[in-house]
Amino acid sequence: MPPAGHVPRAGPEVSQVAGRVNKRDVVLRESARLFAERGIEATTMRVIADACGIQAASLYHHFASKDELVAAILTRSDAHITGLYDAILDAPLEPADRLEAMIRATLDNFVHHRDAARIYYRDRAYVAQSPLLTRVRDNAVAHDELWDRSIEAALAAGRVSPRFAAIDLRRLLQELMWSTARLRGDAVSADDIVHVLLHGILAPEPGL
Amino acid sequence: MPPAGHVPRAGPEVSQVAGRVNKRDVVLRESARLFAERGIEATTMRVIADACGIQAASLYHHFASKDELVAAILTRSDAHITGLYDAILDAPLEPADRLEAMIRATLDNFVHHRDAARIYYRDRAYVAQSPLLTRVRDNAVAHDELWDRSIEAALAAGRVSPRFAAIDLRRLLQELMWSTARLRGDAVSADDIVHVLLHGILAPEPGL
DNA sequence: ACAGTAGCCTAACGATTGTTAGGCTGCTAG
DNA sequence: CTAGCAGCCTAACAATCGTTAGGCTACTGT
Repeated sequence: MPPAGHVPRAGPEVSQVAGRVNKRDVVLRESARLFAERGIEATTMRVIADACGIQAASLYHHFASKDELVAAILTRSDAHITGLYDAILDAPLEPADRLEAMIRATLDNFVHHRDAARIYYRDRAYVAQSPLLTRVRDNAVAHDELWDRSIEAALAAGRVSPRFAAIDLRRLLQELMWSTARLRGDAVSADDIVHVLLHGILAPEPGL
Repeated sequence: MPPAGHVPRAGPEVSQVAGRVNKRDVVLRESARLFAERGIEATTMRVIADACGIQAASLYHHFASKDELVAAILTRSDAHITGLYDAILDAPLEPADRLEAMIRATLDNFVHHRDAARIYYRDRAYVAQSPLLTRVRDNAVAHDELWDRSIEAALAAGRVSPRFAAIDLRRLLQELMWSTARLRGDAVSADDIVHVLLHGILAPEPGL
């Protein structure tokens, strides 16, 4: 039996310099999927390594710790959604249109960073206490403030049902939106979700 | 220093036979809260024991294992929601009314078993594989079928927007409903949630 | 009065956790 | 050709996990 030591690569692809299959990206993708599905603490480094076809110790050549791996996943997603929100902040939009644009931005983030969104949504207690996620948390606070202002403006303009208090509606809307990150992307379209949030599931009254 | 051995009870309450403070119920409540907040696997038996003011080993006088503790929490909640669904199944309701009744039953379960609902919603992978939860899983399948039939009936009656496929709408509705179990109970009323799901957040058009 | 037991304790078990140490291989820059 | 390093390996570490063993205490029913 040969001393093994190094498993030969399966395909003819060269190292990641050629840009073919960057193992770091594989680790990011597989771990994000597992974290989202089973939870951060329930997903061990060895399970992640198995999914990537390497040994647990080898993960530490790409990320210094499990926390840093989680942070890398969430920071990516945070940068994306922050960019979208910044664009909305600068755009001259009417209250209800701004609200819809923010909903669509949130849902768009699910398309590009679905697993990250699910992790953020699911393991909130972890996110709240990780020292590597202060930036993400600070941005989240800013996002919440933008949501609050936008909802208050839409309420003041009479475009949103007056039965809601602004802050309660923000939390309700966020929970409702974030929960849709758990759906398979091809099942329900963003348009459908926006429609439900704005108009509900019922058909327009026929007899009116 | 006294040999300690047994910490004297704080209050004058007698054992649980008198029904004052049943420690088993305390364990159920505290563990449910912790499981819901941090996840099942992230919540250790020692943390649960701390929250109950006892030692980790003492938990095993009330529950044979961590799995059984989880099962006890979820089985309670399952019995409640199953009873509600059974009543709806027997009631002669029009499609849209039945759908609303099912939404309200689900939300009512959140009031009585909020943490259990959050655990079921959050740790789906765990629920799917626990050998002690076959009964709960079987009931969930039956509930899904009731949902599917009710949605199909409401669709056929033209009471639900035809843009949705029945099964996709069921999954969407479930995610939306379940996500509201994460909200503090006093923030948004069940009526508000029902209103959003049925009619959305927008105010009725003023100029029509 | 006394046996039985519910309910808690301390101490420890083996398994698994995240992580580190140290070495081998094969690519790449000079 | 060769030095260096990226990338992976095996082996092992201390800490923590769920769980068990065994004993003490205080209440119960007879």
